[in-house]
Amino acid sequence: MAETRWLDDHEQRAWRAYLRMNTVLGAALARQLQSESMLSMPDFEVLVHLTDADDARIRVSELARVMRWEKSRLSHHLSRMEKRGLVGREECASDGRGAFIVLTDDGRAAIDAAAPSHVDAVRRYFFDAVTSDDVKSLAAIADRVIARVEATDTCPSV
Amino acid sequence: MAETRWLDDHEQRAWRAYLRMNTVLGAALARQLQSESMLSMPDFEVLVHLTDADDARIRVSELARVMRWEKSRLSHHLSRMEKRGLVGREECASDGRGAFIVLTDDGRAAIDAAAPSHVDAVRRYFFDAVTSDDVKSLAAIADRVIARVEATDTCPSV
DNA sequence: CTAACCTTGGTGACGTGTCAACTATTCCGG
DNA sequence: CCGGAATAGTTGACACGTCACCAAGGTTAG
Repeated sequence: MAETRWLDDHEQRAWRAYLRMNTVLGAALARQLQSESMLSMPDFEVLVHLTDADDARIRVSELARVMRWEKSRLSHHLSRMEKRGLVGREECASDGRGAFIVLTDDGRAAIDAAAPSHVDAVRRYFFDAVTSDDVKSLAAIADRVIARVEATDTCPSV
Repeated sequence: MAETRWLDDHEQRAWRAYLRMNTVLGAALARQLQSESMLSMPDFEVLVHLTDADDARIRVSELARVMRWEKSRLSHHLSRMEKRGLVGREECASDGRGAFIVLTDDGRAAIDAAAPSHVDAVRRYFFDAVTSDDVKSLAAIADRVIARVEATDTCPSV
């Protein structure tokens, strides 16, 4: 690794601002969701994907695939959500190894109650603070960075 | 909460891209740091701030303040780092409650070894993927979002 | 001086995330 | 049909973060 190219002042400042935005924005959204709906952000994501599924039921592996979560992480998280009554597990008739995750009535109620105020918070904290050109820029930046990371990093197919 | 203003397609796409960039970029940088230096990102942050401090020693509360970490989080993390020999704890003569955190030789060696390749990874994964205008845009976006969140959210002084 | 209060820092419990190892089932070549 | 490989999903150990609480030392009003 010859001659590290350190970050210049502009880069340093941008990088720190980006990291800090992640921190404070994530924390603010998590707090809002938690306090109004008793859901964490991961809970919310799982419920969203479950709502999207036909008949509000989905195989664990399929859920892991669309969420891009490790199966282990998903399994742990589903266990916790099941304990709280947000989702249920059902056996799969056609594959003895498989399991379906189903949205319970409580889970449905939770996501219905949480979604509007969560979107509102995203708008208040993020979209209301930036211009529509900013939104375009950010999408472009994110797309390029994602492509770069996924091209360079291992596991290109996940 | 009257009439939720849902995200339109552009916003939806930008928001998802932003979230995904956070995920993959954070994961890639964490993996790189871990595999080359046996340090986590939080480890790295702590060591950076410790290196910045006069005499590589700093009071716990001061460290928490500059890092904007909860004292509890910092205390837990320092315990783990101390167990690995990266930092040490010393009593404070002038305040019986206080404690100094000191950078050990191992800690110094770890950060010295980690920093160049970490910066390199930030460059490869992020700065090489975007233009210098993008960097300006992102800094501006982040500054505005941070200001917005901190103005709206509780705990303005943290 | 001393009682109320504040500050410093740590602890335990619990939710979350990753890794490696495991069980049970299905698939597939012979 | 059988035995090994692949797949589905779970589990346990451990790192990380937050919350609520606590212990011990300082600070200050009376």
